[in-house]
Amino acid sequence: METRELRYFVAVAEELHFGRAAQRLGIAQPPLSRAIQQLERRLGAALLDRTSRTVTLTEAGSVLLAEGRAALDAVDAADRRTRRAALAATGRPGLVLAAKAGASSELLAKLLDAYAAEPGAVPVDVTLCGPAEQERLLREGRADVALLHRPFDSTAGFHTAELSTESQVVVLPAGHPLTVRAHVHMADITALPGLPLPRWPDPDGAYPPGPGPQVRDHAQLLQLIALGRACTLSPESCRAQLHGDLAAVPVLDAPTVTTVIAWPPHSRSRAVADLIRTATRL
Amino acid sequence: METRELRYFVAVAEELHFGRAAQRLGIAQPPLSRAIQQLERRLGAALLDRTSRTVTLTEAGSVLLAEGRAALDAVDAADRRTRRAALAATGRPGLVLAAKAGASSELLAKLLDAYAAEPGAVPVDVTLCGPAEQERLLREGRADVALLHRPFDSTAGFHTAELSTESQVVVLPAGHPLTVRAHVHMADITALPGLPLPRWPDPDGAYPPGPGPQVRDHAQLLQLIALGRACTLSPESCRAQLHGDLAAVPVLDAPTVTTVIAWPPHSRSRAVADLIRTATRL
DNA sequence: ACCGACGATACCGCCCAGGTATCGATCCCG
DNA sequence: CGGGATCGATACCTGGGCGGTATCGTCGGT
Repeated sequence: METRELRYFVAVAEELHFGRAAQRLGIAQPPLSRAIQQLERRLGAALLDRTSRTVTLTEAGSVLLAEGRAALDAVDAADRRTRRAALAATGRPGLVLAAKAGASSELLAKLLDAYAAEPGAVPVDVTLCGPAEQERLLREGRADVALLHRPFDSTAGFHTAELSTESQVVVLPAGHPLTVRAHVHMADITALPGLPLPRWPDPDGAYPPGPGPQVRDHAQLLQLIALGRACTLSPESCRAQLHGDLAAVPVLDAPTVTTVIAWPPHSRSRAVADLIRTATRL
Repeated sequence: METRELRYFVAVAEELHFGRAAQRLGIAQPPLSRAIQQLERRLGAALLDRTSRTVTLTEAGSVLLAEGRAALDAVDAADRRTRRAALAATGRPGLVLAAKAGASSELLAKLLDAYAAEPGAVPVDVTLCGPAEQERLLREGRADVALLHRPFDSTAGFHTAELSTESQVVVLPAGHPLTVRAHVHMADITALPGLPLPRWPDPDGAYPPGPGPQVRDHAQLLQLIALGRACTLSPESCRAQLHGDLAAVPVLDAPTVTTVIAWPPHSRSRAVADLIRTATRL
């Protein structure tokens, strides 16, 4: 199976429309039809049910869509990492580390300092990104290593090492009645009148339905909380970043958050190994 | 990057010889040389250092070898799983479960029974395989789900759920002096005179150097132990399979073994989900 | 019943993968 | 030190397959 065929199939499976898929791929529709037919013949499996009006995925088609996306990701990652390795041999760019913006910043700072002090350390580019985006960056080969937060981020497909665990606090507007409490429980905050939990975008950029304001980043969320329009659960360490009009109260029965450092399996690179060793020794 | 190019590069990188690689690929040498050159040009990176006598990998080349193998595995897995999904839609074969031969057999039996009793259960093919082989089967798409044993098997790249943990025992010939002890420590068995720990083959089939007999499967190992030529650490549950001329003694400070059920991420299949749910409820 | 939308088919041209022949460089051996 | 052997690169040719245009067959909608 060639990656070209896979890309073609994924495009059609996503669009469920040969014409649009062909347009997206920058080719004409007939070659696309033929390529899919050939792929089906070679696999000995019908991937799409097509009438002259609609295209739908068969069971085998959905399997190939999921598996094919993963395979294409792996191929693209191989491409990018190879290019980066070639650059690293000649020029500047060292490691790329992906971290969620506004999370674990002290840990991140300590890690970068400690690694920079190592003999043979290479420059580290830090890519701050939105929630759950690190996973994609790592999978696609745009980053060499990432800081993830269990149980929020999925660590499937990566090697990981635990760095720290912390409990969670609820972040509230300063002066909110609950802020006088020494601690609260989940039940106290799930149904706070007028202070819903926010909605984060899906990996594909869409927002889940439900109440609560839509937010894209931490700064936006903190501002909403300060305005008294939301509250949120956050790892304890976020307290360092709260300013005057926000308050945090420990939530006793919230799940603890584990910060892990994750990297793709197959890392032959000494730099990645050094960084991870440094991280686990912190 | 096309899979054809990747396969070509991996062949050359493994053989470090264009002629042999071309032979292995079933093509002539000149097209292979050209394909590699074109790949290097497109990546903008030298992958191989070649004199007219020797071929060696560059830094970028080793990265592409590791990443490319993984990517090719992913593509092949997509191929196999799609074919299997197509068959499943029409004919017999249901799920394929990979398990280490001779390990966790009671747990496996319980799992299969419990799953078979579920509504909508499909037939399960059990593939018994050598140590550490389940990982490969799962990665290559030859199996849908596997039973792995931490910390021996790597679970990188898979989703996992813990099924059970057990402590380890040392398996000795019946009548060995140590068998009268209620328990032993690691120090007691690492240097047993005349009873070395066996050597298992690497994933590539080679044996690590060192003392100890080379073994390929459990039956062979148990026979060697009965003959007084080896001893081994094993999860407690192996006791059920020991016959008269073998004895087991708990090892207090051996690492505990966790049996986990593992499956590839992206499993859209209801059958896999059902099996896993059944397993975690055991 | 006609028109429009959409996927399939027919046919054509060109690019590129693969083959053969050969070259150039390097190592080995006498 | 020179000749042969080994091995990768180059030159040149051929054919298959990919992509393009034109068109058909089949549905739905009005």
